[in-house]
Amino acid sequence: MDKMNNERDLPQAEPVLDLASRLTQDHHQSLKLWLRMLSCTVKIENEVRTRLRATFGITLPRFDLMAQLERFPEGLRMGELSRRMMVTGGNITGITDQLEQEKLVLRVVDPKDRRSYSVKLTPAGRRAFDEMARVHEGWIAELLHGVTPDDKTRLIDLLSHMKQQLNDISIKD
Amino acid sequence: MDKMNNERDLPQAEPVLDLASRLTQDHHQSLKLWLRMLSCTVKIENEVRTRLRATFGITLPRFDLMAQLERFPEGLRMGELSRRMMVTGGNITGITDQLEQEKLVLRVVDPKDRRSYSVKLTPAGRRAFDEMARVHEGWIAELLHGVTPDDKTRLIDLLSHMKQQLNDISIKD
DNA sequence: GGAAAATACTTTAGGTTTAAAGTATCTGCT
DNA sequence: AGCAGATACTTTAAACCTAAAGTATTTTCC
Repeated sequence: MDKMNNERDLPQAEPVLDLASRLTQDHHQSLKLWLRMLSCTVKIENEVRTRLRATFGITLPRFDLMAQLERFPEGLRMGELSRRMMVTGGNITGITDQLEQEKLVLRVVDPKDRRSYSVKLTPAGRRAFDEMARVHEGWIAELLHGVTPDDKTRLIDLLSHMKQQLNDISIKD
Repeated sequence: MDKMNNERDLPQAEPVLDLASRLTQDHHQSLKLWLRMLSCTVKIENEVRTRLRATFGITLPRFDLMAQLERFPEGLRMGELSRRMMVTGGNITGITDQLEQEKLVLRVVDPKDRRSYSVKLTPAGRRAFDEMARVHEGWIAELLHGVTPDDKTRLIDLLSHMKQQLNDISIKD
């Protein structure tokens, strides 16, 4: 009986240690992955920001807001822009103000809800964006030229899954 | 002869069209990858920023600067910090000012070069950072919990390669 | 040695960003 | 009807961030 207990207990000691070590190992792996991804993102973002300014005299956030509007000819509400761009509402107010002053977007009041309104691209805004988007897409392709199409496919799959998991977490809040 | 020419030319027409279509397809794929990665990065960054503020009353850039210093007990120069954090020098000046005021870092003059100096963590800064880093690593692991260890390994490999390729591009500037 | 160029950091102006508080409007409930 | 809470957006204060210009120091090159 004692012998049997010993034989049962000893193997159990291993998994306990192993679990703890696997845990810290996963922590380090996660951190490494995060820093790697952050580094790539910042690098591309900086390059795009610089080129947008140099080539079109526009800032990255303004370009991003216009990019959101481009897919919605009927316009988007401020809250929807805030959610999609993952920035605060106050921020959207500021960027929209700037773009409106440049006559690139328009605030359209909603007769149904006087608290709200839609933001739309003006014809000039749409023309300007189409040109910028074309060039922008070329830049991204250029910057990612060193990644093979197969690796791109793999990355898209893996990151889509990560994005889904991240969304699931925030629902729990 | 004419026949042979026809037979030679016709197959050539295909690759030309195919090349162009492969090109725009790669453009779209690159853009999709970029947007996917950006989305994941912003999501994690926002979560970490909020938690750092709520838990430790510190901003993300200050935490990031301290994280750079942690690995260099002898300190880092401003230019080195700027390069590592991929932000402008003026930005580093501001963040360092704030951290110095909070007595978390220290500017140490370099007798060899009076234009320059090193920034170091103070003992209090190191104590504060060690605690924060431990918790921070746990957050990252928590946020990436939905990604399997194997997928993490794959992502680290793919992103390391991407980072390398991005570095190669900027050398050409 | 000394001027010119390079380097290291700071300052400035303008724009972006957040968190928190504020304003106006709408919805649900009694 | 009318009040309480929710919703949609704006404002405010403080911090971050970039690009460009400025200051001080060092290096290079003659």
